[in-house]
Parts: sequence; structure tokens; C-alpha cells
Amino acid sequence: MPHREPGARSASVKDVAAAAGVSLGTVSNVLNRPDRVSPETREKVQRAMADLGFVRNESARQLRAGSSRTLAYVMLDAANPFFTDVSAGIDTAAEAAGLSLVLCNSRNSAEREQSHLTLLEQQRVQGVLVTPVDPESPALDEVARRGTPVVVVDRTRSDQSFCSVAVDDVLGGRLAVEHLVDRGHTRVAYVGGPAHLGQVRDRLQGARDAWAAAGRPAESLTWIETSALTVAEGREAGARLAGIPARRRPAAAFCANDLVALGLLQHAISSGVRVPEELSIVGYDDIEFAAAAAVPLTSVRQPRQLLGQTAAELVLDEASNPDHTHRQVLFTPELVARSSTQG
Amino acid sequence: MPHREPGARSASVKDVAAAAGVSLGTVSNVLNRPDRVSPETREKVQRAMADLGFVRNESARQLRAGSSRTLAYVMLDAANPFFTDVSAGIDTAAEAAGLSLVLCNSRNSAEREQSHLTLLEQQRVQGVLVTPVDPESPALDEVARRGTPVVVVDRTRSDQSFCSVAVDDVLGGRLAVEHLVDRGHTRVAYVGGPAHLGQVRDRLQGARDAWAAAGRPAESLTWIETSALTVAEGREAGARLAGIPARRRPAAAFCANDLVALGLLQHAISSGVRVPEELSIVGYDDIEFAAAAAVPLTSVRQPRQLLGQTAAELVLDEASNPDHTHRQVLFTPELVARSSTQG
DNA sequence: ATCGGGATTTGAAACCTTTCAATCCGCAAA
DNA sequence: TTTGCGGATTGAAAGGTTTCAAATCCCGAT
Repeated sequence: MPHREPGARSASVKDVAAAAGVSLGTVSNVLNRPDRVSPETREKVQRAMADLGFVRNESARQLRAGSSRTLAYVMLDAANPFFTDVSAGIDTAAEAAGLSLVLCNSRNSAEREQSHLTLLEQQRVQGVLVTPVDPESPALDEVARRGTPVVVVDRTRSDQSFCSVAVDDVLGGRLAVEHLVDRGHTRVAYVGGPAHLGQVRDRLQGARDAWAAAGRPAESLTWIETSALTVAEGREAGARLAGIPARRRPAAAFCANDLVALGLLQHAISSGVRVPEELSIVGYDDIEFAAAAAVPLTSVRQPRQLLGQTAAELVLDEASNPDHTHRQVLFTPELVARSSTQG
Repeated sequence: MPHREPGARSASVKDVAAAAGVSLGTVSNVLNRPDRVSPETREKVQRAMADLGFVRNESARQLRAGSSRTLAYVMLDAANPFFTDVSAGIDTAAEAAGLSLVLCNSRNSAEREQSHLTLLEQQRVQGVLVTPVDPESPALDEVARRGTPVVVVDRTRSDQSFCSVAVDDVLGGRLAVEHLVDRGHTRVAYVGGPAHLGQVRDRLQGARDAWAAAGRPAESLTWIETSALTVAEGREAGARLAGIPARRRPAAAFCANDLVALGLLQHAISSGVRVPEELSIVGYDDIEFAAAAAVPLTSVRQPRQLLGQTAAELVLDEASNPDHTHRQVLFTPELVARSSTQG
């Protein structure tokens, strides 16, 4: 049982073969097709491996065998619980397929995203799932073109150059506002931004559709645009909302995600505005903290785990099925009503 | 610009060399020491690479060059914001050292942790940071013994067989309770569990120390033991707290982490208990959601990013410095007072 | 004794890149 | 004209594993 200094060369199959008094091919068989080798030999080899502290060199394995045993998910922001839930779904599917999942965090930076993608490509991972900073970026096409299966998660692309898995944001927006219409609201705020995000736009679109369908005048649906979808921005939006003269002030807010909704809720509570009596709030994503908020939040739930799981299945299909065709899967969101909207 | 089918063999340096009309060594030089090759040749080679969609094979590179360019962090639970903050710190340090960070999520399972460790070892990553399910597990020693640098993050080990980075939990417990003592509390609850977690025990120890030092009788510090450190368990603990007869009921609670504290807070608010007037709450970790809670939470802050950054530096030192000696770094926590304890 | 055939074991080739000593070339100095 | 020099380029070797056709072994059957 040697203690190897970090960096020291580790035992190779050749060393193991020598120590066990067998050929190199036999050691490999013990590793890959243990049934083909006699029990005694197998045992002898395994003992040698343990004695030498043998660790199979994955680079060499992969180089020769050609296939890697890992899947990767490049997350937009690991600090957002939504994405960690998605990753749990991916992990489940990966595990079922016998693959390991590695996560990379681009932390909202296109450069980091790019450098992760490059390395993963060079590592010849089985496939890459990515929630990109910018779904239209040509860098994604490059990766796919060079032969690595790519699936876009929780975003869509105008063209259909790869598989994607997302949730119907227009419908989600509609559900949220229909819920508020049902409760008799006549003045509603949509809180979210920045405007260039597809999701922000789609959810607003749905909100407007529902509003119009209910026969409400367009101008009674106010858009409070934020510069990011964060808790801090939600609080800030609360202040802006409070600044609107009471006569015209919306009595309900539909927020583009739960972080914003939580910020808004916090502002309301700390400034004495009762929720939902004076202000109803609908969030989006239904992250765990939504249900656990001081006033449990009504929210539009996305099937987060399923999102991840499906994405993983698509990428695996692309990696192994020669007749694979790209698909754009669109899931249906669901409204979860809680105290923040029930009087 | 070929579109390569997934799985199809990709262009190798040899193909590039042929296409560019140069030798194989020159292509390698373009890749690794661009300054050594004349501008015209370099350009020619680069064009060939682009045309063929060449992607360097990292396995082969690593096999030959012997060194990998990645660091790994095996997280206990990616869904806990505390750990994602730690990972951000690691990422910063890794980036500074020119390495990529990959994350693996063991999701509280020792088996998953083990299988990730094994794969990382086989990949010959530069080093592994890990917040283990069980810090005493011999599996960690095995990995280190076989030559992969290992640093334990946010946990400590009874022996000193590897580097570790943690925060002084006893001190943290003391700070929390001293704060409550300062505010005149005479009955306090410690909420957390399960008891076998080192952190749960250490924080309680600190709490008891401070309580005794203030001359309070031991029996006025109640331990409400939970079965996990989650929001749901916090709510549950709230119910148990409420069940204590008013005369003997603690008017302050020190929770073993913020998730528990948030659950407790939620229970208090929804059952009409005013915070902090009727119940003061102190959390632990100071995650982002603590400050953003309905009643902003007083919490014991751990230097999360610094924790990660330091761990990364230690593992890099171990990987590259022949005179490396193991170190146990212990950071000092800090109390952040907010509304949940100020009358 | 000999043979047949399944179970084991063997060893060389191949995977792709990096490294490094050797070669080449053009040009200035002698 | 020859030498010497430095920058650019070359090509073979090495790195650890898997694969696979070929060789060997071992038994029971003839």
C-alpha cells in the first residue's frame, strides 16, 4: 500500500501485469470483461491493483476506446435554485444511462460559457446540455457542427438547429393573468426585465393576451421593467409600485420570476402593505422558497426536473441514435395558487 | 465547413497537417507555442483547422503531456445556496490559476460521492475539493493515498490526513447566543439536527459555552432536535416550539442553519407570532435569502467565497509544491444583526 | 495415445497528441 | 567561397489503454 506523492507517476496496467505475473491483455480483461477471466487470475490481478494503488487512466481509456462516459450541463447560474433543480433532473437521467454528470457554471458570462464549451468539446463528452447566456449565439452552432450533441435547456431558438426543451412561457403568462382576472382584478402590474430576454417578453405576451381576452383595456396592465431578475430588483420594483398614486395603483403584480416576487413581497411586508388584501402577487418558477415564503407565493410552476430529464434523454438519443432528428419539446406550465393571491 | 454527424470521427492533427501541407509537429506548435512558427505557416494551419472543424483531443493531450487542466468540487448538495456560494469562490481561484472548475453533486449520497471521486481520480484532475457526506470516511484517504490532492471543505477531520478549510462552529454558536444574552433573553431554544452532524454539535457546544459564561442555568437552553436542516423541518420545529407552555416557552431561537430559521420564521408569521417582539430568531450561514426574508434574519455569517477560494489555493499548492504540508484552516464567523432580533 | 474444442491468455497494433533532437534554410560575417 | 548562426520545420518516439486475432491450455472423448 504505497503512499504516492501528488504528481508522482501512478501504476499502469503494465505494472499491474508484471506484479500479477500475467499479460497486459489479461489485466485489461479484468477491468472490462471480468467474466472472461478465471476466478483465480482475476483475484490475483485485483490484489495487485490494490497493492499498487492502480488507478485506471481515463484519458488513455478514452483515447483508445473512443467514448467518454460523461454528460455535461453548462448552467447559466448555479445560484438560482431553478437551475439546480433542472440539474437534478438531468442527473437522474444520466445516472439511469450509466453516465456521470459534470456541471459547469457560466455565472452569466458568455466568455466563461465559451471556455467551458471548448473544454467539454475537447474532452469529447457524450453530449452537452446548456442554458446559454444568449440562445442565438453562433458559438452553439459551431459546437454542434463539429460533432458534439447539444441540447438547449429552458430556452428556445428561432431556427431549429438543435434540440431544445423549454416551457411555454406565453401560456404561463396567460395562466397567471387569467388567475388574477378571475379574482376580479382590474389593474395589474407585470414586473420583470430586461426586455431583451425572450422569457420576459413571452410571459408579458401571454399576460397581455389574457388581459385582452378578458376585455380589459390595455393601459390597465402596467409594465414595471427591471434590470435583472433578482431579489434586489424585486424590492426596488416594490418601491416604484408604491410610488404610483393610489387611484391608479395596481392591486396585483405578476412577476417574471420568483426571485423578483420574493423581493416585491419583502418590500410589501416591510412597508406594511398587506398581502394579498392590498396587493396580490404571482411569481414564476415555483422554486422551493416560493412555498416557504412568509406569505406562500402563488406561482407558475415549471416542470423543472422533467425539463432536465427530457433534455438528457434527447442528448443521449442524439449521441447514440443514427436516425436522430432534432426536436423542440415544449412543456406546459401550471398555476399553483397559494396565499399570496387568496383573500 | 463540414457538418460532422455526432459520433463521427473528427479531424486529427494529422489531417490538419496534411491539409495545410506541413508536418505534424508544426501543427502541434501552432497549438502550443504559436510564437515559434512563422506567421504565414501559422495562418495556413489555422485556416486548415477551421475548415476541418478540428477539435483538439484532450484525452490524447493529457495522456502525453501528463497534466490535466481542471479542478473539481464534489458538492454535498447543489440545492443549498451556501454550497453554490462556496463553489463561486473556488471558481474564482481556479480561473485565476487558469484552470476550469467542474462541479459534481453528490446529493447527500455516499455512493454518488464515491462514484464521482472515482471518475475524477481516473481523469487525473489536478485536485479534488469535497464536502463529504461523512468526513471520516476512509474512501477519502484512499483517494489521497493514490496521489490525487484532496481538500475537505466546510468540514474537519479528527486526524490531519489532509488539508481542510472550515469555519469555527463553536465560536459561531457562541456569537449567536452572546447576542441573545446581550438582548436580555433568559430562555433560548437551539433548533437543529440530526445530532450526529459535527456542525450541529459544535454550534450547540458554543451556544452552551456562552450561556454558561453568562451565568444562565443550563436547563433554560432547550434543544429542539430536527431530523434535517431544511425549511420543512424548521416549520415543524416552530409547531413544537408553540406547543411549549407560555411560561416556559423560549422567546428566542438559535437555528443551526438559515433554512431551518426560514422555516421557523414562516411558521411564526403564519401563526401570528410577531418577530422579533415575541420571538427572536438567529440563523446560521447568512445565505442570500436570509437578508431577503420577510423579516430580515440575524445570522452568523461564514466567509463562503473565501472558504472556497482558500480551499482551491490549498489544493493547488498541494498539486504543485513539493514541500507542501497539510494545513487545517479555520475561519472566524461573524454575527450579522438584522431585524429578526432587534425589538 | 491422440484429437477436438471451449475456455483462457497473449502480444502487437492503434488511438492522438506532445516533445525533442535533428535537419534545413537563408543570410551575415570572415 | 566558406562558416557559422538562429529561426523554422520535421519526424520519430512515447504515453496507457483497449481490441482482436492468434496462441495456448486443459479436459473429456475417441
